[in-house]
Amino acid sequence: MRIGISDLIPHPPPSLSVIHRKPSGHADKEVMAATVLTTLSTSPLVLNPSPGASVDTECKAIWALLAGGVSETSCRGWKECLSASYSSSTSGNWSWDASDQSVPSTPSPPLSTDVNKSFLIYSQGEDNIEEAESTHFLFEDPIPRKRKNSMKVMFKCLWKNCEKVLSTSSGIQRHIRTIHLGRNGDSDYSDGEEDFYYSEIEVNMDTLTEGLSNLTPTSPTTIGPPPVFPLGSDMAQSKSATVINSPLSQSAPSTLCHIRTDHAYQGAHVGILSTGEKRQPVVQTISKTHTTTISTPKHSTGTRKPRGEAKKCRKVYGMEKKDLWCTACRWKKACQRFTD
DNA sequence: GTTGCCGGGCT
DNA sequence: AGCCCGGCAAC
Repeated sequence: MRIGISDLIPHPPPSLSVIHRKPSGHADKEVMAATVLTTLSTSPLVLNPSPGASVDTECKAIWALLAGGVSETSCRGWKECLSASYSSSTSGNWSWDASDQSVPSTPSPPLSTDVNKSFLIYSQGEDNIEEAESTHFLFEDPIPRKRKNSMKVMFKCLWKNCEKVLSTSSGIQRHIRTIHLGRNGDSDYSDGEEDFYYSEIEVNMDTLTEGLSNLTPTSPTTIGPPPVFPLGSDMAQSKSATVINSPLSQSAPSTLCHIRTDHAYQGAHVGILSTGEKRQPVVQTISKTHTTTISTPKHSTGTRKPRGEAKKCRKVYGMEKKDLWCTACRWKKACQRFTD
């Protein structure tokens, strides 16, 4: 059962270039806004991962600072400033899928305080931009605010066809636990199995945005049909009711595509067939490894004994004198006469 | 292509 | 168990 993207998005969203267009007369205010945001991004308020430093709170603070003088469009402009280098792709199909289903769809209260997710999470926002930006992109979407000019340790999901990169181990563990291992999304309990499915990587935050376009040669049109994935919806429903339930948060199509692919590959849910393979023409070293381990060759060459040095009945007597062969040779078994 | 023989089917 | 053969790997 496929659901086309058009089913979810009756009206095509405006292109990014359109969004980026700013009303005249707001330029100076936007500069001020950018300055404020820059200040915020390095301020202790933001760095402090306290629950109060939630995205919404900070967004409100920004709005307050702007004294209502900057329009929503301007805020969009600011967001694009942070992501300008990868805004060329409206679909946001990057091979190292940084989408974090848990965050935009269900910004669970405790984990959403991890402001370090900002950058990658925002790429998720871009991922869903088609359906998100037109109406409710601004107010309820987690917004990146910080960008550190340093190497940052990220956590990359190693699951096949899932190249999700999160900034926290807990996040990636939760991702693996809920998405790939099919465990309860509400529970933070971990038996450690997730550790096998992610690895730490260092990411240069300065060049990350540039690398995004290079890392993923995927077509912008390859956003798979928005899948209806029970796990994802369950997760969304199971989250805290205090979280603003934005329309954006209810959908994470690209991520779900990955999920389907993953499960199909893993064979854990064979019935769920993938629809998102075309998302990844990219390297799949991990998947190859997995496939190799799964396949069981008919003949294990390791057990087959090497051919003996001695000539056998067939070679000695030839096909003409087959009656002189030992029975084993006649039966195409291991020669009993000229053993090694 | 040839040779050795494993795996498996048939009786 | 005896017989036979497909098919694979080494040569």
